[in-house]
Amino acid sequence: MAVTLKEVAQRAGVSRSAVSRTFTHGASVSEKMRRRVERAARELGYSPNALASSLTTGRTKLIGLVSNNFHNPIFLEVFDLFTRGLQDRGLRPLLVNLTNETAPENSVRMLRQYSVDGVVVASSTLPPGFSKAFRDANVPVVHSFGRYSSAPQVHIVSIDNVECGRMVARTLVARGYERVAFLGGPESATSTQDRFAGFMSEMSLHPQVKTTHTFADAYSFDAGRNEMLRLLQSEPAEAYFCGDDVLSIGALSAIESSGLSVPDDIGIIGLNDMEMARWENINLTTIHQPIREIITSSIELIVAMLDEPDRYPEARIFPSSVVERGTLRPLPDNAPSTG
Amino acid sequence: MAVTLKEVAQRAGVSRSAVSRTFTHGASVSEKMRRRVERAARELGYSPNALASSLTTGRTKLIGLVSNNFHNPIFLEVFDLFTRGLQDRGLRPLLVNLTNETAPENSVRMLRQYSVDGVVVASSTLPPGFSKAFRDANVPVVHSFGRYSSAPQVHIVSIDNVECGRMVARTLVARGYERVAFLGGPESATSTQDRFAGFMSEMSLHPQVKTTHTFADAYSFDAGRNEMLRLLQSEPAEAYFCGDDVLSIGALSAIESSGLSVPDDIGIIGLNDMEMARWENINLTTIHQPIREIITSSIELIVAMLDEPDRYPEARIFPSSVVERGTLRPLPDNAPSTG
DNA sequence: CCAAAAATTGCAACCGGTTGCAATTTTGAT
DNA sequence: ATCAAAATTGCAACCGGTTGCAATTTTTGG
Repeated sequence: MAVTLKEVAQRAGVSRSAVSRTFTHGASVSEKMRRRVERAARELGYSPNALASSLTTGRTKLIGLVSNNFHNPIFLEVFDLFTRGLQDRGLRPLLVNLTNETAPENSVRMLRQYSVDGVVVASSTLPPGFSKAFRDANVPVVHSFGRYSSAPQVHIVSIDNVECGRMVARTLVARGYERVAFLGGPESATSTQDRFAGFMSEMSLHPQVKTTHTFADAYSFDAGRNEMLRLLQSEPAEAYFCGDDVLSIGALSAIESSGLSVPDDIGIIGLNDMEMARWENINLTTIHQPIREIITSSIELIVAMLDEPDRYPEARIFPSSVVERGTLRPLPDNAPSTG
Repeated sequence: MAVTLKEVAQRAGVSRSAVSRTFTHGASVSEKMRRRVERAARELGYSPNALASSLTTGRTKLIGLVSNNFHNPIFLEVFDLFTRGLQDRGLRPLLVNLTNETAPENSVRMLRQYSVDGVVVASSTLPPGFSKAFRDANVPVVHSFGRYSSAPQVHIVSIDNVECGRMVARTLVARGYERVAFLGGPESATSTQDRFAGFMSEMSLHPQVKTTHTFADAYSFDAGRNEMLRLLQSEPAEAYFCGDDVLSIGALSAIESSGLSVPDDIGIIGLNDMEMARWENINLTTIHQPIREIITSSIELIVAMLDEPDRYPEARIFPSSVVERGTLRPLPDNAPSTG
């Protein structure tokens, strides 16, 4: 169906190698030959078959983009940035949706069958073993938004979720809250575990502040709303650290429909700083996660691994910061406001 | 690096064809041979190279998933459904982000180089010529969420945006609004054009109702909010048909921060019925677009085209319907409520 | 038990490219 | 003009599979 190299060679009256070489960067071809071949190619509408060439070169320029997070709006931005970043470098994202998938082997096998040059795992709700499965299969892998580890087995590009938890704790304490709570995402997510651990460890330095915790089923609006509705039935805390912005928005909705007001009755702080957090009618105080930087760095890393597959695994951790908006009470007068 | 068919053949002491056949569905192999080969394959950890086989079979099972819509949260759901639907049928989505891309040829060339079996174009903001470029290049294409046409040049799976516009017009008239307006998305989007045309044509049957219109820069929260803020400075209409839910939410935010209330002072109706529209603190009256059905049908269609590439182009149009929530005044007493 | 039909297997060519090597041509310095 | 070095080109083998065909083996039916 499609025009092949052979036909171009015939038309131009040259060998197949000559045609191949004009389309291979850095190969030895004279100007005259190049023009001749290019003309024939143009006339025939030829463009080389990337898959056939991958057979000998061993490079497909295919990158597996693996995620199980197709419900948190922040991941639309993640996919946007990843796909554009990869495309800009001539790489092609093969998207793998891991939702409901428990066996990493299947995805690993599939991606190997397609000879992907590398894999980016973008999710915080997958166990670290998942990305390791790719490494074990000897395919270069970067785990973006994964769990920080001081002895990483695969490349990690992420934030320090433990530190985020601490940061929130300090923020709430500084504002004088005396009963605070953690409203986390699914307890199985490493991000939830780490944020929780950091939060609790910092709060333990302030024993006068009563600290409680609870977990929602998912990082979703409904989960946040339902959990908060439940909490409002007994004695709620003064401020909640929600494990994620979507959870926060669900919680806000529950509070408002109970006739209470934010931040006067209850304070909320989220995590992610998704686009929506800026929206006037949400205006969520939250922790900014530097998505753009994480993704840029992840792409640089996977590109580097193409040339150096056995590169020693590293963890790249980007700093997060509090974004003051309207869902926490302001700092008391004796402290300088950061808003 | 990876184990090849040849090595398996050697280990099993059989011909390469025998190995190939045990991994090819429907090929002729005896039970004995199969077991022998499978054992060797297992011991070596072999799995066939999908790209190499595509060379002879002419099938890659790769499907280009092309979109330029990476900012509207509804598209996260679209990607989720598409990727899972394709995976379930053994197809692999090669994601192409067309944001800022004006020349279709580039994407067409790229996807042909990777020998995709078909292409799904998922967007309402691309000109019809874009999907036609794939057809012209002889690659099976389905345009999901594209413009309805009675003489389609490519397969379309979509809603009837003109009819949606009419439906909204009837809805607003039935509720007794006397000054209504269309607050559209980008004027260049065919979906905007069609919704606008339908809305205006139906409104022209009710000359006593004052009808105006305006367009936002994008299908985004900020665009909707800014446009509505501008509108509020002169005399606003009683009800707005926003071209999309995200625009609606932006408009809602503008109205609320101006101290006006919805639906008492101003009514809003959106289009899409995205997940967020259901959220308690948004509770948007909107037109439901049957995304799930559109995607299922698109996948069925592209699968059918794999066997029948020259299938005659058809348009599959799914019905939309009004979802009553809280942003329009109720129907007057003399009409039955649908809410 | 035998012949004919059906099933199985291997050979070798092919899919659409790439690349090492040797032959040929061009270049450049004398 | 001469010759060595450098650049260009084609041949042929190869990448990892598939498949038509013919040879061989097994099955079936009488």
